[in-house]
Amino acid sequence: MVSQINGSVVKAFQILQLFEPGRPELTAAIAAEKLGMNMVTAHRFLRTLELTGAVVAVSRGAYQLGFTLVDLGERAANQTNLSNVVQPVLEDLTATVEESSMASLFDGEKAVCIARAVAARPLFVDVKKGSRLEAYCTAHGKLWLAHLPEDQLARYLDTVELRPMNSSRSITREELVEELASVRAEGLSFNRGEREAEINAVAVPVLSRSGKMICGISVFGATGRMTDAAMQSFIAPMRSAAARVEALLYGPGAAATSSSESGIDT
Amino acid sequence: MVSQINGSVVKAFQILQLFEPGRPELTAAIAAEKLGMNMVTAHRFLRTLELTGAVVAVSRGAYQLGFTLVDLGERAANQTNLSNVVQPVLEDLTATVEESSMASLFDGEKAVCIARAVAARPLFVDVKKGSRLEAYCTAHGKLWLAHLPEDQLARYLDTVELRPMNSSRSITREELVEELASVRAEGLSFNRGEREAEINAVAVPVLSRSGKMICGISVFGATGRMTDAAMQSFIAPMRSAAARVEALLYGPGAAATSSSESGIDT
DNA sequence: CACATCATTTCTATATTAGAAATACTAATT
DNA sequence: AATTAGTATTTCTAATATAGAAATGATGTG
Repeated sequence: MVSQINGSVVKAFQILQLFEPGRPELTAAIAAEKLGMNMVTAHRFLRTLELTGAVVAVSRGAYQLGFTLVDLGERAANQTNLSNVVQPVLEDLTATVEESSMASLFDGEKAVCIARAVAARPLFVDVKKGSRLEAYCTAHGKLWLAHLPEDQLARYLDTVELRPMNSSRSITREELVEELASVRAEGLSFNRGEREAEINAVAVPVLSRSGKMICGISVFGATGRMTDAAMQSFIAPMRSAAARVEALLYGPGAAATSSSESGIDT
Repeated sequence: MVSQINGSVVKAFQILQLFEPGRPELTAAIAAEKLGMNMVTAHRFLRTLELTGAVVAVSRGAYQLGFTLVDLGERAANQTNLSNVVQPVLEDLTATVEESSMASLFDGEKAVCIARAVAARPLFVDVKKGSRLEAYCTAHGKLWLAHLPEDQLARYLDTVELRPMNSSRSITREELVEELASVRAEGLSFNRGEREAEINAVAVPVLSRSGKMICGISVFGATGRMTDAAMQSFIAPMRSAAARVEALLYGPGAAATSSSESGIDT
């Protein structure tokens, strides 16, 4: 045995994971059924979780996720230095594809660079940690826009001015919306000289277990080398880089929330 | 005994609570010392929490909060219908002070009304659920601005135009900043006819365990009745309303994160 | 290089938990 | 309004899972 695992704690988290979108409330009966445990046991777990503040009773026997988890989640988000997590992954990625790479967050308007790895080949791009990239004309930006809730996207489109960043022709709102649909569908976005004439880029998202976009990862370089074929060939290593970041954030044992029967027994 | 409490789960959450601001990483030794448990036990809890994804190992024996908690926190935040939680509290508050009350969130620019209770006395204010109130000239807005991180406040002040909403004279940026400092210090803000000439308001924040502002609660009414003395007398019931909301969000047992020795020792 | 510190494993006694059965609520149906 | 059905909740007890002592392994320091 590697290390004695505390079954109660595991079960407690299994119960918390039952609060999926679409099931805001949980009762002992449902938890017991879903996890194959006795209802008495499920009830006791819910009571214990209530004591810790992880769930809150909303009516007799019905529980909701509690704000203690919101607090913990925020602490986790703040303490996780995403830059540091992503940095080594970017370096490996750049070593593999032999082009520069970077990672981004979104500030509501632009994509913000949080880490980057420069390829051996010199490149004249001024992007560094903290740089804010126009959203509508960058691979990162389009990825973020594609993952935005409808209303927020509409608000963005209402306020942004889609002017061409270089000599290339400007994009219309309709064209952008259409492109974002396919970006969302494929989980992949491109930038073909839209921000800087001589720079192409591909970007993929790092996703949370629930499908929310955590950060973007891109590979970019001179248009001469970053042909469509080259970019296509980068996709696989980029996806695995994204998967590595996800693993670093969530830990090893945390398999996807498959729910249904159970998973761990004894 | 009310209900058998699962000690392991309680301990697991005690460990998670040890990740306070300033302590991003935790080791078995520290957890054991802080909670008065055996190091072996602490180690096993950390391993179990790692399995659930609640913490992630960053180096031998050192753990950080994991992204599973970020996900859970988001679910908790989304599933908690703050409006419904606050509504009954507002109604009680309004019944007590005999003036209208409302609760707000902040969308980055304005205070958004999420619930309200109208007093028996008729009032000609057009605020309803969803209404967005200018921040710099309302009690709610100023409360939110006062709780904003410095950089975000600076950005707000750079973009907003501080024009008077009615015949009253306009406020300067300096005056506003000064007022916000005292709002923050007192956890209390006023609006004396700044948005609508004949309406005064007082607002207090609902805070998270870690001090983050969750929502604002205000009482407002015609200037004739809402004298300074009256508003002062409303503060106590407003504070207790805020405390009630906090209790509803966090549950009963979740005492403030006092840390130090322990708390539960069966 | 040896020591000290801390992480990790092994082993076992015992405290804790899981479940059966009984009891208390609550709500739906007639 | 009364009966019933379906859950929630409590009580009690056996057996399991956990806590801790001691041993071992890793890591970094004087």
